[in-house]
Amino acid sequence: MTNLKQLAESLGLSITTVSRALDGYADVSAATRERVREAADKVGYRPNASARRLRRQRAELVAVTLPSDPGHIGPPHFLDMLSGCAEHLAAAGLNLVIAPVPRGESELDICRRFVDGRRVDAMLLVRTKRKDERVEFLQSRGIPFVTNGRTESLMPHPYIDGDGFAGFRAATLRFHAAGHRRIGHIAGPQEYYFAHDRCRGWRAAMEECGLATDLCAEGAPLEQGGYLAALELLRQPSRPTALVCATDEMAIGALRALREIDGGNQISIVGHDDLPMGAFTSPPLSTMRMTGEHLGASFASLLLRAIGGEPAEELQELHAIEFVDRDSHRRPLRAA
Amino acid sequence: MTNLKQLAESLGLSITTVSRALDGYADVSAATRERVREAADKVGYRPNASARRLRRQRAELVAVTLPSDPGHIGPPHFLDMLSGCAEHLAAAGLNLVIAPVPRGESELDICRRFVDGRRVDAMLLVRTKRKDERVEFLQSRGIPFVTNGRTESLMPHPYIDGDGFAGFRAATLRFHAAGHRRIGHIAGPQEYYFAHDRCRGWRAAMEECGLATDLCAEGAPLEQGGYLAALELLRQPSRPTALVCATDEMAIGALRALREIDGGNQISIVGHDDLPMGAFTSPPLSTMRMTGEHLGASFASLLLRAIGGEPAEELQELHAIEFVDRDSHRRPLRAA
DNA sequence: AAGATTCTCCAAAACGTTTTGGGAGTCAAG
DNA sequence: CTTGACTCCCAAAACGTTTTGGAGAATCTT
Repeated sequence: MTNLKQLAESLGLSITTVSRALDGYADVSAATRERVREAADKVGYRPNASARRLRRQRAELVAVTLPSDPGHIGPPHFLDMLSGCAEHLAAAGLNLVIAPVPRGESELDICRRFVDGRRVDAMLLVRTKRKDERVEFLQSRGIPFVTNGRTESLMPHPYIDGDGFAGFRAATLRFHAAGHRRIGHIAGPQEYYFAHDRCRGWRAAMEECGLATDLCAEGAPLEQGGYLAALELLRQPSRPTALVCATDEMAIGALRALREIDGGNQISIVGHDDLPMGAFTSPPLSTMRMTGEHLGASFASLLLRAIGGEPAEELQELHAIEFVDRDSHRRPLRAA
Repeated sequence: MTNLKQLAESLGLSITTVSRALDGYADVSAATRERVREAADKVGYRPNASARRLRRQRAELVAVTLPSDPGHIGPPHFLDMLSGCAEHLAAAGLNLVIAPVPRGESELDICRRFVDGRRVDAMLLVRTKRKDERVEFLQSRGIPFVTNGRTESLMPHPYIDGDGFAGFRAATLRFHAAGHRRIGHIAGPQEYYFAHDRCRGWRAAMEECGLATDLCAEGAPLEQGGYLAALELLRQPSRPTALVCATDEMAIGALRALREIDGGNQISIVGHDDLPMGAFTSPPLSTMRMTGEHLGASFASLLLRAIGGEPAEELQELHAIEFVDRDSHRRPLRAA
């Protein structure tokens, strides 16, 4: 509605003075500052965002790329995380835009469009792959970014991740300590770092215990993928007595397979993500979760610090995984 | 990196000509146009978004407000819808920003900030309330917007909604036809239009059948809310034999209550939303879903048409609800 | 009383684009 | 040779801010 020029004219002041009064500079008298602020409040003046962005050479925007592959975006509560992140970014004057990748375009095209069009000050990448072309591109452009999940990139970059290796190793050892010997793993797509990391954790534990690592099936990180992978493992000549699943959604799919095959109370199972839904499955799903509160806020904080120029090495958070004890991991163990 | 001025200088042309060549105007010769395009491609020129926005007086942005109340954002697949919407908006040069409402601020504050700062060309509102202050504000400002869900606003506004009334009425009548007489409703918070609409549908069917409408319990639109509401209904002297639940998440919570109370195979149940998860519950959850493919694309289309100035009356989509037949609605009916 | 310092304020430039309103040429018709 | 139409191009204005580099007046110092 009103712009700086109109506001200045109505006050009999220059544009400069009004602008500086509103920004709280000391070189405008307290009296004038107050007068300007009152007038601005009264007419509901808000600086034009585009003009400010142009002048300041900042986009005041952060983009998060979303894979279009259905179900590959992330767990259902992922939006809550984004929401938390956006909220904290907003407190610093930045808005979060979501940038889905249309079919036929690569994630790289999207990054390029946002970066080269100076549409964003930073980017947030989710569901990193082990070798992630987005990371390589952003590093080459020197634009700040934070990833949700590590990569195998040689150059360090800011990230937040859970220690899936340790978590899945510990869960597997827990099953071993409970007497299980045939412990299966339902794995996510191995090109994703998180899926590979969790698989490695399971495998490491199995090898430490001197057990074979052949009870492993891979599927899409969704209920259906877990269902199919579980059926595959249950068809083996010697069935697993326990299952470690890459995600809760896969575990919930596996639960259905167990119900169909053996009534559902024979095989122990554990997932990862701590979906609220897990407390309501039958049996209630034991799971794992990344420690740390307010993940979204942490992402926002890292993004702001990355924009502020802090080196990547100081912007890496690896969170421990904690076990969530419900019931599904405690099925009675039958003699083999 | 490079801007129009540098590109123009390197070509020995004016800024004007380069700009118009890239935009495909007819008043620059085909030869020059081609030469300019090649040069632009070569240096990877992209117009500065902020400058264009300032000049064009368009933000090239659409914001969607997200309630901060946890779990009140929407169903888990909500992000998929947003992603689809963002994808189609992007094809028209618009980006979608998510605007969560921080604790202590009202949804109105957020709308005001975006609208008055000219940060957006349009807004997308979700989880409408029956009387929605955001709608009233945006109508008074005359800024284009589309809501996910109707409101009781007197002035028509663009929306996409499912016909919850008809869907829940039909589901209730289906139970009645199957012989049920004590049909309960697990309702969402009645200030939300969708929750009220679905409740009305249930109530209308009950009254048509001459049945009492006292078997109704309200809860938060999440598993826990459904769980508590179901417990409440099951404590009644004469229990319901069937439950119509406002959302799948509530229904999944209710399933747990049923398991705890009576082993879980006595009472029929139906939800709404068709969560993928529903195919994997025990028993598999019968549910309802809004008809129509690519909801996100529909939202994008309505937003673009609203920005284009089409009147609100032509931008209202009420979708029929279809029944999804799994198993949970078909529990054997015991004599009362 | 002169010079130095401080306090307020402001004109103008800049950010990078799009758009307006022509200005040279060329060509065909009169 | 003039006129008008057409083709291709461009200088300059505008979008609304922020920031630079002072200017003038008042106050303090000596």
